[in-house]
Amino acid sequence: MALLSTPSPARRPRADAERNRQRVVETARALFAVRGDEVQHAEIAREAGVGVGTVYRHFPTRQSLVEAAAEQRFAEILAFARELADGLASYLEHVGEVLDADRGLSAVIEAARGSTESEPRGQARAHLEEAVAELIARDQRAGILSPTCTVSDVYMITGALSAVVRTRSGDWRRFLTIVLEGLRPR
Amino acid sequence: MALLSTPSPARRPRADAERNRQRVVETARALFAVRGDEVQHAEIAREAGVGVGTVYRHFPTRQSLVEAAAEQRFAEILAFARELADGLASYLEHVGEVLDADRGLSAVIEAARGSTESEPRGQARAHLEEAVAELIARDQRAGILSPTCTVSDVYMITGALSAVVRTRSGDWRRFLTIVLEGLRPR
DNA sequence: ACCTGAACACCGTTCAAGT
DNA sequence: ACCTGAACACCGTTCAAGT
Repeated sequence: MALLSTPSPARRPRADAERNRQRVVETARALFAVRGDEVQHAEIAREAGVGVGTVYRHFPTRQSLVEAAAEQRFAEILAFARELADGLASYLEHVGEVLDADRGLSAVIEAARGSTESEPRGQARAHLEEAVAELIARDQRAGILSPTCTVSDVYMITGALSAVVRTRSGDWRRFLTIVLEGLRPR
Repeated sequence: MALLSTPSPARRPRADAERNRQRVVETARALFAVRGDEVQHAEIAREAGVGVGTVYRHFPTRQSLVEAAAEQRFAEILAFARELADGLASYLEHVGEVLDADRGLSAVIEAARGSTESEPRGQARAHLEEAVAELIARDQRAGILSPTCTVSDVYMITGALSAVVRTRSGDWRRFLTIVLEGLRPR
């Protein structure tokens, strides 16, 4: 049976295909950062030096292209969570800064979210969960974070923070102040 | 000079025009509630029993149509804030319930926001500011709300709440719990 | 095996003709 | 003065032909 269909057993892609894929993601990320959701596929293709068809070959849906661009941001946040964050407060502040620095991408992510239901599920995102759980546990042991605080809470707050950064960019630190106050032990 | 251009000194519209306008807004609101941002102008026109051109005559941009639909929701929230809310907590809980009950409209509002910058500025929205200020002052006098809490804070929180309801519908009460805890006096 | 880009489809918007 | 809806424009997506 298996001999017949050969359902693509994860062969390595051709070198030029991989190169094209990279160029498309990087180009998209750069354009999203500057002009947000108004950048169109034709422009990404032109700027990346490939045909539109190539963009669609690698990313059959806009959602998948957006996720690939977002994955890089998750990876950066993950690195911070593991190496530099000295607690939940500093972690969330860093997330706020990253979101604030690239609001174009946030807008694109939000726009792409509407159509499909699924949350983005990349490599970095999966590992982030562990890192955040570690930060929470550490603060709780130190007695500076409520024992009721969960990873789910932090994800929820991150989503809310993203909305605040997008709509009231100047106020996101105030928002974090309130939320962190609400998460203190009592 | 003024004799020449007659810049439409707010004459009353023709009866059928006003009726059409009403029908379009109501139809749009009903369709948005069910299918969110995917409903298209042609469908709204058909369902309302008018031509597409009529939709565009009354609402030159999608944003303006969305605002008209949203205004009704603001009016409802305003009425609650004035008559039924017995404090900020009960007000925000009601907002959460309203947002949760009509997530379709929230999605449409969010989608329309991307293109233009301006916040919606209808009648109800303007009056809401006073009503919220009153709720805040009352709670502060009662000593159950931090003196640092402002109307701006509440608007910010409402925006965040809207995002939480949209993306993690089951968790919005937990979100409010945290935020309200963070707004207690100390 | 992958790439290209012209062709197609879809949908938002306009505007000439009608009442 | 307002309405209608066919025509137009724009842009996302596909796919036949090419390397």
